[in-house]
Amino acid sequence: MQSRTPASRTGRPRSAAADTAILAATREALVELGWSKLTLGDVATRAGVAKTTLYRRWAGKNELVVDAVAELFDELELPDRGSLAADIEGVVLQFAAILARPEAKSGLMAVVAESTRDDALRERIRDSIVERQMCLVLEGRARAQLRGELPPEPDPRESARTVDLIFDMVAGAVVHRTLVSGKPADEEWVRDFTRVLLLGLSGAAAD
Amino acid sequence: MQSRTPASRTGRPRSAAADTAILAATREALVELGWSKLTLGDVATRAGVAKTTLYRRWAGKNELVVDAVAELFDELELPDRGSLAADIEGVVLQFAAILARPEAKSGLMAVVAESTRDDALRERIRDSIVERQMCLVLEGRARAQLRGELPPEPDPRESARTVDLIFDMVAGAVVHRTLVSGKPADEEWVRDFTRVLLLGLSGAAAD
DNA sequence: GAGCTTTCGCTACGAGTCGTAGCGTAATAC
DNA sequence: GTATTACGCTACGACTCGTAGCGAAAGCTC
Repeated sequence: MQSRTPASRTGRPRSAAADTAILAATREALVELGWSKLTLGDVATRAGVAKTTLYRRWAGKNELVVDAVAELFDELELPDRGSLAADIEGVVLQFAAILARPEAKSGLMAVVAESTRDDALRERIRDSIVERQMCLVLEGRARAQLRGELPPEPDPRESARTVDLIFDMVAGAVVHRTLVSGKPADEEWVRDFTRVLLLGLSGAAAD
Repeated sequence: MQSRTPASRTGRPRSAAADTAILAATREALVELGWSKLTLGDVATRAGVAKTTLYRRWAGKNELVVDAVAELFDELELPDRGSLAADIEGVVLQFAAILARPEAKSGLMAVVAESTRDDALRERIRDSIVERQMCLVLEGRARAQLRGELPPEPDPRESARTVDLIFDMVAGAVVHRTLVSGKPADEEWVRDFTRVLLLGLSGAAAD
């Protein structure tokens, strides 16, 4: 997860329990202290490991928090709810529930801010968080096309553009609602949002 | 701006030049160092003022960066471009141009992350940044209703809900596109986005 | 078991930043 | 002139950082 295993077959293996303890301690510290006041020494104490162990596994605070927050998004799923509208509403509510947690709020935005000046960090975020969400968009779209709710797009370039647009609109709206506006993305809001988005998409696909 | 002037009529007044120098130095440091490596001592040196002067005016790094970033959004305007679509495209492009600057990217997201654990900071961000953008949404909507492009909404509660939704969709999509996806919100993207949004809004208002 | 390899916990360290206090000086209002 | 406030400067203890070195522990191979 955090560092490549360079084919080290011999020697004492790294404690997997330490990994989970460290990541859980990181989330706990994020809740209590927030990003700026979180220190690696404190995380090590909470996890019951030595500070040096942390530095042996992660390059720094950024990488550690990315991994700790990424685990929160593992629970994202997209079960078939029968219609595109229901699928969107379901996954948006899941996404909103994750973002409602304090460790996600402060942690996620902070690492995104740092990633604007660190290409490696940006790539790490993309691989462990963004990519997974993008797959959900692709899955939901393919499902809707099978149902006939969305027309098939033959041009791969335009298709990619549409997927990117949908992704930014969905994830961006939920994030902005939760973090900037500071209001809950509850069922009422999600219903309104899904309605506008679907009408826009079907209308744009009409011509 | 940063601290209330408690009716202090006598004594040496605060240097206004120092204010602008400090805020400019803060943005410069944001570009070169990013949020996490930015130190108040460094900003003071760049601005040519003593470190103590900084602490006399701002409570800390968060408040300073909010003020420094807020000035970037002063240039947001909403000239009448003749149609709702043109108005939206214009202001979104302006917004995207601001967010493309490195000082806005790293600074804005960082203070938003911090604001999740600091109510006073959240209020400060709302007053100096978010509120101004919200006014643009209201202005554009009123103009579109005069043109007949959007129906008037009599119910004030539902009207407020719609405005909030539009605001989160517009600002959220641009921010997510620029900062998370890491792709430019160029004219092509803005055109696609505006099309979907407008179709969704007019469709949602139809019934 | 013996021996090798890697990880772990612990301690200590210099370097850097924080936010504040104290002082003398500069600039304005009355 | 005098009062009042802001300013620049220095110094300070407290804290965090990231690293180095050490002995002990845990696993693999033979």
